[in-house]
Amino acid sequence: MPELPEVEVVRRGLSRRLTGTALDAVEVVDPRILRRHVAGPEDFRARTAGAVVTDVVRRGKYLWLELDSGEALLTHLGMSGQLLLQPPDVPDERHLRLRVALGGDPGCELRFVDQRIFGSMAVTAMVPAPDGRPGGTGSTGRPPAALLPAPVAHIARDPLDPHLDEGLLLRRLLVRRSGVKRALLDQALVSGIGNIYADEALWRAGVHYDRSAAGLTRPGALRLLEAVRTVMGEALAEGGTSFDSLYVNVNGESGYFDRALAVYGRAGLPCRRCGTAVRRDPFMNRSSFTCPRCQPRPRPGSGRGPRRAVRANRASSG
DNA sequence: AAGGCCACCTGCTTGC
DNA sequence: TGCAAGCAGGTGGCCT
Repeated sequence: MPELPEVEVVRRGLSRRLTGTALDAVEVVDPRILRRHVAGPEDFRARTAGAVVTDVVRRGKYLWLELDSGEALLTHLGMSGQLLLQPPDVPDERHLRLRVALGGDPGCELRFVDQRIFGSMAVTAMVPAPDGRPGGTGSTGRPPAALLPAPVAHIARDPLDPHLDEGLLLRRLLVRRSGVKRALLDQALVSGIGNIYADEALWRAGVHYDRSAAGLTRPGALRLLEAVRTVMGEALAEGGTSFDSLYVNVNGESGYFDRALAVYGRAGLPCRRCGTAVRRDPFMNRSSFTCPRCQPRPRPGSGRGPRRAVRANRASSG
């Protein structure tokens, strides 16, 4: 469910309250939420008990609490995960999976609520970031350590990360022969983009999802990356996208960006630019939404000519 | 390398 | 009214 803007809203909410706070008793309501903590719930409790949160950091859709033990409490929200800060006397949510009491504050606890349980929590070791730069987006004012939770080591930087190497990303994107949306969704190429913002950015850039990434021009790819940044920045300013109660911030409040969506979830409704009916296509076991006029489908075999020749020359000479 | 398909889960909506 | 199928913000594995 949540993509980068939604996770960043959650990160900011947690950071305000948790930085400098010790974690206290953990109640594992449903152990399936810890399936990625392979050592089991007892070990999870032991590693979190008494640990002080030194920063709350995000890369793409991954979020972690840096702990003074040197480990990280890593979270992914999956499709339906929520992290809530609640007074303990609020009744348990229907899909409450895990509860963490906070040291020195009987008035607030951290709850992980997740309907579908695609989300998870784990305590993990920190490893050096492959590029040696700060691992993600934090809040302390000083840069986060140049470290990453081990399971995040393969995740690329996201479009809002000041340490993103844009030249490198464009070079890698422009040699991909896969469809451009498939590339945008590849978290090892660029992270944080999911089905909503991929479709919205492609619409803004006037690019069909099935165009070959390698068929883009460099300025075209740059425009697409700028469209991703713009749509994510606007969504962040609106508190994220919620079209139902499954996405909320740490206080349980919805974001408003769904009102600004141009194509996502709008099959049959008029394109906000030209009025043509928005089209829904099956894509990777889910859906893609496009304006057929603003984002014409590529002709079969188009968009790979000159670059394919360049690649072939390179391949034959090295 | 790239793409197709599936699994992991629950719950809501749609169609017969 | 019931029941089945389809759909949902993600990730990752296995197979071609």
